[in-house]
Amino acid sequence: MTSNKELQEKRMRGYFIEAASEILKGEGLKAVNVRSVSERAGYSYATLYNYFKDLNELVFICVSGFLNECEAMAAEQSAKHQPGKDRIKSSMKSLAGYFVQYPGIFELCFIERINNPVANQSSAKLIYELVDRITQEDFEHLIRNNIISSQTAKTTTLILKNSMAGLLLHYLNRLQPNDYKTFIANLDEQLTAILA
Amino acid sequence: MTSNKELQEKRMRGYFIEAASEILKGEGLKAVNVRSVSERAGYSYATLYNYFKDLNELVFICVSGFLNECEAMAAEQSAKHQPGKDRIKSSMKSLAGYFVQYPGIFELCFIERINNPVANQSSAKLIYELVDRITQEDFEHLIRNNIISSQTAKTTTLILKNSMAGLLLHYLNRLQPNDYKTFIANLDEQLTAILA
DNA sequence: TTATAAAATTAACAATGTTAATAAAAATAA
DNA sequence: TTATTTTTATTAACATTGTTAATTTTATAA
Repeated sequence: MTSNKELQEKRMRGYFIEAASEILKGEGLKAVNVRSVSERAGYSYATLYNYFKDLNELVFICVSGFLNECEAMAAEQSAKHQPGKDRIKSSMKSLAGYFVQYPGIFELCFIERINNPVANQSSAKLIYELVDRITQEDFEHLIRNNIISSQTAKTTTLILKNSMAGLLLHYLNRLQPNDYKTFIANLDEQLTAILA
Repeated sequence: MTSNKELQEKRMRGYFIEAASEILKGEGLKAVNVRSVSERAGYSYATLYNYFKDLNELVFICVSGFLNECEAMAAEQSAKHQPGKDRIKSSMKSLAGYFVQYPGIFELCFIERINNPVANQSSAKLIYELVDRITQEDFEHLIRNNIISSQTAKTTTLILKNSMAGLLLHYLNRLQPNDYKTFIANLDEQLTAILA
C-alpha cells in the first residue's frame, strides 16, 4: 500500500527522471545539468535535491529504463527470426543501432563515471549483462540442439559483449572507423567471425 | 634548425606536458586541472594558455608518449617469445597490464571526450591502431607461413582490438567482473578463443 | 483562523576553465 | 649603459556548474 505522500513523491521523481531522459536522448549527456533538468521538469534547481541525493543518482536511475527499451527493440527484431546464430547476429545489430541512434545513452551506460555507490553495483551489472539477456534464449537453443557446447556459449558471450562494447566505444567516442558504412561492415564481419 | 625562441618554447611546453603526465599516471584524469598542472610545472595557471590552446590540447599531447611506452612494454615482453599466436597473446596481456596499472591513461586514451579537432583525428587513429602496431609482426609471420589467411588476420585484428577495449572498459570503468582474478581469467579465455 | 510542518525557491559558495588587465622580465635600440 | 619596446608571466575577474543554507511559500492540523 502506498500512501499519498509516497505517491506524490514518486510522481515528483518521475518528472525529473522524464526530463533527464529526454535531454539524454535528444542532446546527450553533456547537456544534462542540475539547472537544465530542473527547468524542463518545471521546478527550481534546488528542488531536485529534495528527491535525489545528487545529479549522478538521478542520471543513473534513467539507465534501467533505457536498457529495457534497448532490450525490447532487440526482442522485436528477434521475433522475425528463428532461434539460432542468425538471430543473435540480428539482435546485436539492433543493439548497435540503438546506441548509434542515442549516443548519449551509450555514453551514460558505458562511459560516464559512477559516483553513486548504490546505483554502482546494480546498474553496472545490469549493463554488463545486457548482451547476456538479449542472447540467452538463442544460446540455450544452440546448447539444447548440440550445436555448441555450454563452455563455448559462455566464451562466445564474453567475446560478444566485449567486442560490441569496444566497437561502439571506438566508433561513438573516437569516430574510428570514421564512416558509417565501414562501421556497419566491421560490425557484420565481427559478428560473422565470432559466431562461426 | 630551431631558433632559441623555438627551443625555449619547446622546453616550456615540455614542463607542462611532464607535469600533466605525472598527475595522469599517479592520480588519474580527475586530478588533472589547469591549476594542479601549472603548479606542478612551477608556473601560474594562466601561463599554461601561453603554450596551449586549452587544457584539452595539453592533455591529449600526453597520449602519444603513453602509447609509445605501452608499445615498448609489449615489445619487451614479446622479445621472450617466438613470433606467432602465443606472442600475440603475451603482447595483449602486457597491453592489458599497462592500462590496469594506469587506469587514468586508459580513461584518457579511450574514454575522455576530445574537443580538440587537430589532436582529434591523429591521436584517435593512433589509439585505434595500437593493437595493429603491436601485433603486426606476428600476423605477418602467420600469413607468410600460411598459418592463417590475410583476410583472417584482418578480421582477427578487428575482433582483438574491440574485445580488448571492451574488456578493459568494463573492468576499469564498471568493475565488471568485480575481482581481478576473474578479469585475468576472462582475458585469457577471450584471447585463447579469438586466436584459436 | 492560526500555528506548525513540508516543500520550493532564491541566495550564496566552491571548484574549475578561461580571458583581460597588469606587472615583471628580457630584448633591443639609442 | 640607459631608455624603449616587446615578450612573458601573474593576478584579478568572470562564466559555468554542482551543491548547501537561508528564506519564503504552500499545505495541514488544531
